[in-house]
Amino acid sequence: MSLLEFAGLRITQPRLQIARILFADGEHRHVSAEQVYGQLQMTGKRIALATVYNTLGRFVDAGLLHPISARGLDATLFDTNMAPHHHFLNETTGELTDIPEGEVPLDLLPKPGDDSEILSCELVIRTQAK
Amino acid sequence: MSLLEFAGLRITQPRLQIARILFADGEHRHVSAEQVYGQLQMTGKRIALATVYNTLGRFVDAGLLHPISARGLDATLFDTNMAPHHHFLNETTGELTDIPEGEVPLDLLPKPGDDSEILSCELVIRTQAK
DNA sequence: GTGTTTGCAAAGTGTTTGCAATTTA
DNA sequence: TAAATTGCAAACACTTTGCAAACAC
Repeated sequence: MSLLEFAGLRITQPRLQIARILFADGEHRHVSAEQVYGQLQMTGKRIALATVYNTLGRFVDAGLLHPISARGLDATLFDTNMAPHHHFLNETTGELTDIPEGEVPLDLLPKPGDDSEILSCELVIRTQAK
Repeated sequence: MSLLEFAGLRITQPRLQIARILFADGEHRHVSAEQVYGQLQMTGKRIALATVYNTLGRFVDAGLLHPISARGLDATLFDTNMAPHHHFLNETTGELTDIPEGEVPLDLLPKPGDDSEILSCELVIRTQAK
């Protein structure tokens, strides 16, 4: 069963091509829509940028990707690492790096009001070149 | 000595009006450029939206405001609370709430690579209505 | 066959910029 | 008066949308 089927997504060429770029080797990536689009073009795949955006959005809905946007990032990055984890954002280079789970001692989160519940928590540590 | 002088900013009408909206009562706020613009208009002050953006940007440079942008926020919010603190972001309402300093047990941050140093760290806890 | 997805271009949104006119110090 | 700031409109960059054609199942 393919990843796409598993995620409940119909198998189409654009989705296959994009999934191949994202999940080919099991490595975790942070990619923007533009980057994916660029890689598709380099390999001769003609897929509209709008389709890349839409496809990535559907991958997010389907739980295959995690969107990250933060001040200092020009565009939304899509993270293939779905495990809860946090990020370093290097302000000098714009580079986003995973912080392995467990390295952030965040075991006791404050409680929101009684009428709401915690969905997720995201820590971004901004760094700069020394 | 006025806040603007203190921040090393030349005193101009637009800056005074905007500072008045932001810092009038010493309360902390999260405001967007549009909101400030709206308040200016309500009180008959004719200041261009672009000027509001530019002015808020200069307030940030001068250390009077802290910009916050996160997925789920349509626009950048400017926080008058310059003390290190974190936020709840209610995904249902879009509302951003301060988490008082000390309520997040974040005393041991992971270290970035040797060639970079930590500038700041920002935690956003996403919540939703129960 | 039928409902979904794509491609494309166009619209949308938040934000920045260029430059002449104005204001500040 | 010299330098900084404003206003305005136009430019910008990222992202979404509308709709007809193509495709998956």
